[in-house]
Amino acid sequence: MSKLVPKVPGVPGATRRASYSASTKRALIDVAEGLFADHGYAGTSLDAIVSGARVTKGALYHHFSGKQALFEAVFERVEIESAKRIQKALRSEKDPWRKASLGLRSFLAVVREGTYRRIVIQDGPAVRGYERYREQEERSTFANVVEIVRATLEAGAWDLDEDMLQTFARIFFGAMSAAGESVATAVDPEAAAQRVESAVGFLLAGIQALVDQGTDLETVITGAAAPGDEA
Amino acid sequence: MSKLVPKVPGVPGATRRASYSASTKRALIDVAEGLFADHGYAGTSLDAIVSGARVTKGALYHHFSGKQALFEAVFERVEIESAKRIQKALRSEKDPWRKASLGLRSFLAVVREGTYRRIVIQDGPAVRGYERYREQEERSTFANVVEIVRATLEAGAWDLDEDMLQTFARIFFGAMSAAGESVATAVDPEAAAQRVESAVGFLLAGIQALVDQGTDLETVITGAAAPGDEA
DNA sequence: CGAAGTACGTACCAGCGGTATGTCGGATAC
DNA sequence: GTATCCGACATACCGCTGGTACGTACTTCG
Repeated sequence: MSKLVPKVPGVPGATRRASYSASTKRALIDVAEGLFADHGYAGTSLDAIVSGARVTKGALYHHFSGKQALFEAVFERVEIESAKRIQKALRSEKDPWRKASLGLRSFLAVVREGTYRRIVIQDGPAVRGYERYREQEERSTFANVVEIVRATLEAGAWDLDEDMLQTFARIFFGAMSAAGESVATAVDPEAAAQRVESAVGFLLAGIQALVDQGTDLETVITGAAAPGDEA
Repeated sequence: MSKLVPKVPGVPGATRRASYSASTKRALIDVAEGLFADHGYAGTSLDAIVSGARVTKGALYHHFSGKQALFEAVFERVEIESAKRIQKALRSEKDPWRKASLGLRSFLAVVREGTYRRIVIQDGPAVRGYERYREQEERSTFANVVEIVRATLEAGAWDLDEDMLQTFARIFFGAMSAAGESVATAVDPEAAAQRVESAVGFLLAGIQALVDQGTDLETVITGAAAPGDEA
């Protein structure tokens, strides 16, 4: 692959066709992301997408196997992009507890923008199955949470098994998602975000308190989990 | 059955027509609930519903304004029914901490049955808006969580404002929903449920520890929420 | 230059949610 | 009893949507 015309200036190693192809594919994803974010999956027609991208359904079905496949491409990109943003913010902190707090704040910022909320949190589980939804989350945003939880809990010199760590991460992730939606739809998002940070911070402080006083997991694993235990 | 009078035996004050009407309406909701739970909202056609209920679309559109309205009726019933079950289980306990644990267990039991999971958690937010979703949750399942959180935190002799309490409840509710889904789809649901109970129990124990040592909210509301605070 | 294949455009279809209209039987007034 | 009315459906139909089959022009390669 070389010579004469096929090369494109900016993109080495790519032919014109490949470049054009990539361009239209990207245009489709771009337009779809906007429409999905604004009107939801069901509220967005393929006609609207292809018209927005100034192509036809033939082009769409050449690049994607269908509407759902296009949504998955959009979903994946939004997910990865958001995870990157959060991860980037996390690098500035080293202390695990502060890192957790910072991660929460970054997440709330991402969620408040709407695209992630609508595409990933709201439509994601319904359009894909929960399994596929989870599968993707597992290696992006959720992975960040796992990392933070691991660092935080290991700071307490604990060694809990992987399943338990995943459970903690799931719980925190769910809490953050729900909190994110409530923050985004609150009348005063700033104040709501502040409250969420306080509440989560309080939970973390509680864990830290247990760590400090040397309580370990087995103590509360009785099942009843009643700290004021009588019997 | 009996006479040629309009009255129906079991239902005093109701005419035959009203009785028949209520019956078909209920049949529609029943069938729709099953199909929505099995194949999701988008995967269920009105033809399948009316065929299952042995009526026609005319009947459906006589009772409901459309597919979404029918879904909302199903959603509401599932929601209320589930909330009732949980609330019933809660009556047996008085101690707020044990009540919290018991509530969690009941919730996990409900979620594992699938109908609530699919209709309320998965399709609910996508089909209705988040606003409408929240609106309904606000006065059923979520209300239970609020009540428990209130009782639990008040047991610590705190007086946190209503907004903060709602925030805590949101966080716990989100955590429970996510945990519920992960439990339901786990390879070993029993073990997964156990882990969730342990993890949540641990968080509760953390709160209790803070309460015991007299820490109040303001102490951690600094924003950083870093218990090992240095600066 | 010609063969081949990619990257689309065009035309079309089945199924879906939704609507307009017809119809029949129970309820009601006399 | 019977005339009338109206609620509770059934039937037929429509526009739109996702999806498919097929045609075609432009590139790329030999």
